[in-house]
Amino acid sequence: MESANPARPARYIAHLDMDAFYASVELLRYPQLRGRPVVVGGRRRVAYGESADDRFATLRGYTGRGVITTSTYEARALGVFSGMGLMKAAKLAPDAILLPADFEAYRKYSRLFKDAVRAMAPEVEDRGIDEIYIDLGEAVAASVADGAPDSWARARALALDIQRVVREATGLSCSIGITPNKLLSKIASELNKPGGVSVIRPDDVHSVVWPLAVRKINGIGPRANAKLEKLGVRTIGELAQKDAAWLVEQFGRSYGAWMYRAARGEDERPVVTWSEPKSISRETTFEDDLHPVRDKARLTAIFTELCQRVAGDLQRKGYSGKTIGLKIRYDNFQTVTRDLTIDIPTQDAKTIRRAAGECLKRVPLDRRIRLLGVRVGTLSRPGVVLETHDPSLFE
DNA sequence: TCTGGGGTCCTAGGACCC
DNA sequence: TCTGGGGTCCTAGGACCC
Repeated sequence: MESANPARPARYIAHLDMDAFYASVELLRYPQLRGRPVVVGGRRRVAYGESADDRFATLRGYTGRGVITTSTYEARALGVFSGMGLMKAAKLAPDAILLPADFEAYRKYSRLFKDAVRAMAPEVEDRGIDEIYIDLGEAVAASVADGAPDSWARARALALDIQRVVREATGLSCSIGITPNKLLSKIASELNKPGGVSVIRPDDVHSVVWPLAVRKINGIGPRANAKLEKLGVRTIGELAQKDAAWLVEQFGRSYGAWMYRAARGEDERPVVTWSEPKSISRETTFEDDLHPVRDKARLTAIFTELCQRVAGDLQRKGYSGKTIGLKIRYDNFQTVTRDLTIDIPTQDAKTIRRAAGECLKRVPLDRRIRLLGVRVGTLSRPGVVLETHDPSLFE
């Protein structure tokens, strides 16, 4: 499968995924837990079962809300994965060690591994705390002098170098996929976890990618997967057999057309090294559902605190926003949102609180509430004069 | 055994303006 | 009094991702 446009140079895009990131950071701190099933999740220390060695809590007898954010490979072998409720996980793996999340530590190691990679290859796109894309085009071109016969072999050698510098900087392992684009690299990095490097050359798409489940495509989630399954489409290869018009009929103009291209491994998105944030939010799920009338005082206090925390985030990061949003999840998990656009962008807690309070008046309060959230969008940087395109100003 | 918290992007309808 | 089409903003919800 050669590039459709011969004028476009070949691309070498890497996707780097840290292995069981949060859990691996915890194992640096508690090396005695290596080899044992460990999960990270839940909230601040609450009373649950102590382990036999009396040092670490186990999942046994865990009650309360919360999900697993990361599990070690030993825990995954017991059927315990990220996103799973902790109470369910406790049934499957009662003796697994449960550690509370320490985001400050994870952010620190995130910075360490990203800085180490950037020192080698500066074209890095952030995809969250434990993932990046890297455009290796320059680095591959620069190593031509090495005299390596095949550019993909050079790319693979670069991936091994990146794994080494990440390990030296953090003590952690990662998996890397290298292909001509982000879509395929994201798939590739998962093929040899943990600690692997996988290369998919353009000609390998049929043999390597098509046998995989459609769910492996980043962008096909649980809903689209279920619908595809009902339509008799299980693998990416089967998806590639469907014609574009049919997919558009089933999934809409934009999504259907995207699926058609994704199944063929086509993706021209560039590696984007920086982008402005679109919104900043804070939300919290209560330990027990709160009643809008009986628990009004507590709800009000939490509501105000969320506004203060969002305002603090805005101020720290240097943004103001003019769309103030409220999010409520009821005890039946139904979620509603309301928002209100104000005239002047703000980063002030009281202003946010007032606007969010207006939003609150527009939501039904006839059920218990499970989650409350506050969001500020349509961000700008205060003090930065925005360019105007109003032609009347120049006539 | 119900499902965290922080995000992005897309769709769709209505208001409003030209 | 009625009828257009296009563009942009606002709002609500939902899919998806890490």
